[in-house]
Amino acid sequence: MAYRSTEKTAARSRATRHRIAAAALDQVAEGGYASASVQAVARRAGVATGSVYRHFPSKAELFAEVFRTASQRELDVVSAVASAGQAPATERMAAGIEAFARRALAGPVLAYALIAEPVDPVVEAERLVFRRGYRDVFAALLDEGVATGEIAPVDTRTVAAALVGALGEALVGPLSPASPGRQEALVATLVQFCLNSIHKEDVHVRAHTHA
Amino acid sequence: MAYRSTEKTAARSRATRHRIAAAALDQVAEGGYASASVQAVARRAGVATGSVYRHFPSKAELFAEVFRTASQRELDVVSAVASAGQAPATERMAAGIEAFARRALAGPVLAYALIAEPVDPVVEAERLVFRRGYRDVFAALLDEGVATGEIAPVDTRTVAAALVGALGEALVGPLSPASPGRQEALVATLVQFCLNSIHKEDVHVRAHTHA
DNA sequence: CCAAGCCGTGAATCGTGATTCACTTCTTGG
DNA sequence: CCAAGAAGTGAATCACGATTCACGGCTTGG
Repeated sequence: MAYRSTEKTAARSRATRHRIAAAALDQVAEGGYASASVQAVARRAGVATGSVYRHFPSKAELFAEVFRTASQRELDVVSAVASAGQAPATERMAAGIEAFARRALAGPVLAYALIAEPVDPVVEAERLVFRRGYRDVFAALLDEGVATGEIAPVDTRTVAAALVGALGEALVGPLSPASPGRQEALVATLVQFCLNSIHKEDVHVRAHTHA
Repeated sequence: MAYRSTEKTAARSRATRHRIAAAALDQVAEGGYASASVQAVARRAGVATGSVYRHFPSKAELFAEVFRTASQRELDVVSAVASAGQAPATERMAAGIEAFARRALAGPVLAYALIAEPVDPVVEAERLVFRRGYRDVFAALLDEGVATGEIAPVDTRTVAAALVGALGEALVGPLSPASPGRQEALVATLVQFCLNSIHKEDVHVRAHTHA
């Protein structure tokens, strides 16, 4: 025999793989998924297009992993903020929402890609997992708030989903790179919106029309 | 000379054009945009693929028109419901939201396509117009409510956008074909959620963390 | 230094679905 | 009925980007 993979080669291989993934993330953060062709990623990583396939079975798998990692990082932050301290659920909710909003505004192109940009179905599936993750974090807080009587009983799953949708739309929909001052106002508006929506006492309305 | 287009031929042409557009809408309503290849549309309309191009310059233009028409119909309904009667803005808001939700649940595949499915950029642009349309309808109601003191002053544009996002996510996100009974509950939850979010008195929270 | 065989390369290939176009069929006014 | 030309046809073409692969070049253990 002659060649056997050793720790050194494995490390090199891991490093290259990591470089490719990092390049893919950079590309998405800079120009969105639409700009992230395999060639563009390879160029950015300093390898040939074919080399991408030495480390990932397909473009879909590469980006599934990239999205998974990036989304996990975001979710971890929100999750950590939302479960830190002894404050009432409502307050931790506000903190989580604020963290979500600030991070989205800090990297709008990446946020758009992670939340709303059209992507390959395989990547979309990955995205869904994390969307559910956010929903579940919020739903857990809502359950807690309902249990302690902080907020009125509701279908927490649905409300949490609505909150995720509201944040996503308001943050990545306009895509307007609002000035820092405006961003503060936007964050404040959204936090207030979300808190209102889970108010303790339900708002009453006299009648519903049926369409 | 010999041939001159006449009223009869023009009518026939218009009819075919309409048939193609209708087939395209049917296809989207049945299998989503992803299923709507030009060939599939042509087959459904009973014409050859090439004929589609006699009536529309491109697939993108065809679907831009289809989306425009379908979205306008939806927007008109919500808009009409929201501006009918003398009820306070809040109540008309509830009625509009309810109409939106019911219609989305009645045609989930079409709703998904109109709201969230990945589509061609040209079609996406059309979709954005109507998304703004919904936002503006809600924003106008909010402005009215703020003016009459029904609700607390807010950035109505942003709040309206958040409402649109919340409804979209909660209605087309799960895609779960909830049983009719569940649908009623879902509609009720969403209406309540939206009304809460625009409550007259803001909910207070003691502190914000800064991420 | 050598043979074995992994690693990297990037031009060629492939798959998919929109778009074209040479041809046929239909309408029209004379 | 005829010539002019519009409308309809659908197989062939094209565009585009992912994926492959035959070819060096490098590493490794002996």
